[in-house]
Amino acid sequence: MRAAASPQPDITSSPNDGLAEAHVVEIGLSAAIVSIANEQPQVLIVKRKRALDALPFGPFDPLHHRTLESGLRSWVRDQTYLSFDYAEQLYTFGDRGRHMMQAGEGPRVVSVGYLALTRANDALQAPDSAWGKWYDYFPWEDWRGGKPRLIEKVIGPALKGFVAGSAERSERQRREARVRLCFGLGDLPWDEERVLERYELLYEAGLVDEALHDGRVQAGAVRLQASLGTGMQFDHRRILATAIARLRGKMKYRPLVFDLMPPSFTLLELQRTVEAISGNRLHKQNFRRLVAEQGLVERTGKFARSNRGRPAELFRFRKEVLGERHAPGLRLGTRRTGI
Amino acid sequence: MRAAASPQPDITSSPNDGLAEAHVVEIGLSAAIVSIANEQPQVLIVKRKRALDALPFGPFDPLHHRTLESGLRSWVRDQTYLSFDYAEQLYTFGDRGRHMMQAGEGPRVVSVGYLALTRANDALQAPDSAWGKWYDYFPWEDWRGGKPRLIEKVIGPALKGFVAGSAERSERQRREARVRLCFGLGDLPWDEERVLERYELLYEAGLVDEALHDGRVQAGAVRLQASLGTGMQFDHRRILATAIARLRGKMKYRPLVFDLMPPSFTLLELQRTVEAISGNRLHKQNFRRLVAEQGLVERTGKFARSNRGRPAELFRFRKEVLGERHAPGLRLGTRRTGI
DNA sequence: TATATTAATGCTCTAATTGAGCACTAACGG
DNA sequence: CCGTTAGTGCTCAATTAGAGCATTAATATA
Repeated sequence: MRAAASPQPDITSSPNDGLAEAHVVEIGLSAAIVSIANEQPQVLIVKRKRALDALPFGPFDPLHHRTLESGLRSWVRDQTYLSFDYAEQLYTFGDRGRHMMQAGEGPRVVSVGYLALTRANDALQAPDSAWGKWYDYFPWEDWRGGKPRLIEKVIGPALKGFVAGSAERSERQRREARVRLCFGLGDLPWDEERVLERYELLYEAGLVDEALHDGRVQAGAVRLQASLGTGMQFDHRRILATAIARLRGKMKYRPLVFDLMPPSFTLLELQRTVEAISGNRLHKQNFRRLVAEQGLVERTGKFARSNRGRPAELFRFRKEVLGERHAPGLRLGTRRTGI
Repeated sequence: MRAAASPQPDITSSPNDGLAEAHVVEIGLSAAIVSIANEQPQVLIVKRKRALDALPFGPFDPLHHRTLESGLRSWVRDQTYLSFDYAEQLYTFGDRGRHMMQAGEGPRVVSVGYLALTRANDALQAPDSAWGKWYDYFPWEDWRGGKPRLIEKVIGPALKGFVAGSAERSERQRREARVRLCFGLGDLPWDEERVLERYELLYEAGLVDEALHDGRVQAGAVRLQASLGTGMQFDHRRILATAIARLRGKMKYRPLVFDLMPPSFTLLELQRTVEAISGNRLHKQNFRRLVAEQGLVERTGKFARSNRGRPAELFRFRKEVLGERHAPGLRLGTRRTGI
């Protein structure tokens, strides 16, 4: 009986026949493939008739692929005719009951989420796929036009109900603090990076579609006329939330944005892209001061053609910074207040 | 042939018999369980006779566990008699050829790495397990006594060889930049968070044991008398590097350290713990100013017993901060220079 | 009672960074 | 020359970060 108590059981050979069988799972790879068009961040969506929006996903084939990422790249290329320079693993979700994809039988599926960036904004080749706007799925995350009405009008009251919905006093306090922190309802500021926490809170409060599908709508939950944002299949909206959060955070200390930009771009376009991702407006002069100081870009000498108004100068990313600075990101500050 | 080109293949039902079989893998959960003793960060190690050090790991059992983390907690409890408050997923490694654990046959194993924190520094109950010091595995990461000699004496020259070992000029330049950035060899500062990048660089340069085991020692690699740091089994040192990097980074904006501290502690103990993790010394006055300003701790009114010298006051973590501030970490600055 | 020892404070000073604002120049189409 | 859009220059206050010097506090023990 030593094996059972041993801290290092051999998990490859099967000591008891049939035991290893029980541990077998499949790995699903899901990708949030992001690009920008018309100052809107968008994500590649798979639409099939009569089904909810889904992220592209496919199985990991251990026989043919050396790494998870190469597996991902391979089937994304095959299926969407899209390629991407940048890919990053987000998280591995293994929750049962979180509406994963088991169709009742077959092995359990564990899903590994990825974030990928591309600048291929042109017409999509693959059938059934389309670009979906981020903020259709997360309307409360776009503050570029000021604080979304939705928050005070719908989310606030509904979450008040969620807080009150608990019988225990201590649990109510915990929920209260969580709501304040997530949505900055009190004196607390809005933290653009808490995308996932906010989504999870709304999920637990039963305010997003997925919660209903998973049968997780509690007694205390307030029913809305319409649920919040467009729902997605499985746990794909959770993966997208993770992707947005990661991109918003990492952009500040790594030059990821440039994987979303065309080879040359104006500084204003760059600023608009950053704003689109972070979901808020920035102070123009300060933004340019920053970009200049950090030496992230260099002039091309060319100019954008303009219908009217002064043509803007075109810049390109200085790839050399990768070997120069330590955290070559666009460390942006808080939201812009005035002009 | 629509199914083959479809962006959303059904990965649960098996369209062609035997195909789903091919996708089957096992999931191994590995944990870097960290604690502090005598100002040394340490990690739980499984030692079996005639085998390399390993992190505790076990299989994920999809039939009995709802989430990956609950699976992890369950077998860690069973096997090591240890529990932990904090656990966080690090990364999912699926590389073939990276000395994973396939014993030649059986399904491929994909390993999910976790970071867990505990304050159980007392004698370990479980057989075969022991605390291993971080910096035995990563001697170049501990700068508390100044820049480790090892870097100039051994690593620098060896990496110079690695850079020169490439035939292509552009590749040499890329390696050069990478070495400078990782080890701060030029004017660049040492970035304590790049633990994983540094390990990966040494791995590619063939300077750590694991590279030999994986048969990855290239032509250009310089052979050392002794390889760098204590080796570990499988890819466990890579997981530990990821854990250290994550802890060093996250500590700055989340109050993780307190999961390593006893219920009450002196401010100096807290500082020493932070220093132990980040691997460098801090300016005492500034550290206390920071902790005070942030309201992370509160006095208990009690004092530590001292053999000689003034007894230090004992503090405890203020749990309330979790609901108050947005990033309640110990945002520390750079390395201390003077006293 | 003095002294070594260890812990904790008080205070200063500079340099850099941030957030915001006002006002102005530049280049183009018509 | 006017509207329009893009880009500059400069200021200003508030805050933070990094470092250092000097001093007080509380204990054990010689």
